[in-house]
Amino acid sequence: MLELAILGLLQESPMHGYELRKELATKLGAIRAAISYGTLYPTLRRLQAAGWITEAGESAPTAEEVPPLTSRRGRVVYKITAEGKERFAELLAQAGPETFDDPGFGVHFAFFSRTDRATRLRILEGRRRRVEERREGLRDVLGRAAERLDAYTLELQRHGLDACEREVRWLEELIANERSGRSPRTGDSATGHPPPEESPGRPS
Amino acid sequence: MLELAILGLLQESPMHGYELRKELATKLGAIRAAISYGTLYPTLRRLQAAGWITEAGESAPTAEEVPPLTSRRGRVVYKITAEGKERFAELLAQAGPETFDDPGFGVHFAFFSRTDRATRLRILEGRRRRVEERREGLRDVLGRAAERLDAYTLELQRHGLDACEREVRWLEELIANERSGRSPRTGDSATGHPPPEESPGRPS
DNA sequence: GTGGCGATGTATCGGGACGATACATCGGGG
DNA sequence: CCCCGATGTATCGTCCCGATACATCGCCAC
Repeated sequence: MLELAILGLLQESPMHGYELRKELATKLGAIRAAISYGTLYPTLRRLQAAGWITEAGESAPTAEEVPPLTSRRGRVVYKITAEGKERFAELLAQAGPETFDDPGFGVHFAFFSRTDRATRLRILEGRRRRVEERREGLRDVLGRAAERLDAYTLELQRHGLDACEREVRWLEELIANERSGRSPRTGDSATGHPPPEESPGRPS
Repeated sequence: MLELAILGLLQESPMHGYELRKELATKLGAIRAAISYGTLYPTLRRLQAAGWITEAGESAPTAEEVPPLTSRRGRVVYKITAEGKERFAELLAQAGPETFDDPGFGVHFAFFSRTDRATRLRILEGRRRRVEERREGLRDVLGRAAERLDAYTLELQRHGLDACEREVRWLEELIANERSGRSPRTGDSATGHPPPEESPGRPS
């Protein structure tokens, strides 16, 4: 999940842990608050062990000149490897998880500018299916088990149902935009665009 | 987190694991999909070890008549203990977690009919504060770092921001209702209610 | 000038929750 | 008669989290 995110960010430029966490927070701010160090550092080690990333000694190029008494622990800069790029592409291509709550969809979406249109559509439709399923489940409960539940629980279900309906509409709009070859966020604030651009900006 | 949920459900009536999972799914359907058995059974054992719940042998009252060759493993019914009820009240009273993503708020909210008004207000306002913080963070990113991000990432942030604004409004409404002593979900769909009822239904 | 303090930076630990998997019973339909 | 889906309990490896510890650096107040 954040294996994908780390690989994606390191694809743009080499970084050290602290920096990575900050970039992660702005890139995925809509998905999760901020990645914990208790997650980040073990994951970095795991990725390094798998060969997807390597340490790129940046500061202090002459290692011996550092006074050994203080056991100076400088920043560790990581960069992605060729195998890491392959792995990233592989993770990008495969569909998100089957569960609703999993933030995997959001991470995938955040890297959509690096994904081909067919995969984008597949992932968007998969997400829509899962949200629709949850929506139906909530409607069932509100319809059939309403009298067994108290006012607060019902209110919670209504709010959840509302969020589901809203997300489905959002996804519908995105899917429609994909199908007609537009970038996201075209078609509301201005309704008479000529075909604006092909596939949103490729950075790096 | 689901320690609270399990205690709350067993407070209503004794249940076995499978049943508990189903009830959990309808009660918390708006929060999380369905609790995993890999979570449920260890948690039940943990609660039992702590003394909050006990096994209540329900079916097969004469244990010896069961053929021992098949090592019959019947359903295990759990019931809450007196200490468990105390623990439940303690968990109910303390505010939810400080992080935004944590589903703890939803679980608390689902048991609001067992919480006094002061605690309800405290928890609702705490949640509002955290959602507002996240909202501000997203606004900052959309304002300051917009040009560094691609179209899809920006769209994700906008959707997240929208969800935050919507939840804040929802919370405002709930808080206003609490302050004026109404149940939730009064004040839209019908605007001329006489003071309907005091504190929503106490089940069980 | 020095002393604290917040930002930067790396790291570990225990625990909670997950999906996958295994296995057993039971009722009903092909 | 047999298989299949619902019911039911349970474990395992893995991911991710919050709390915590510790070290360095620049800056501002006293």
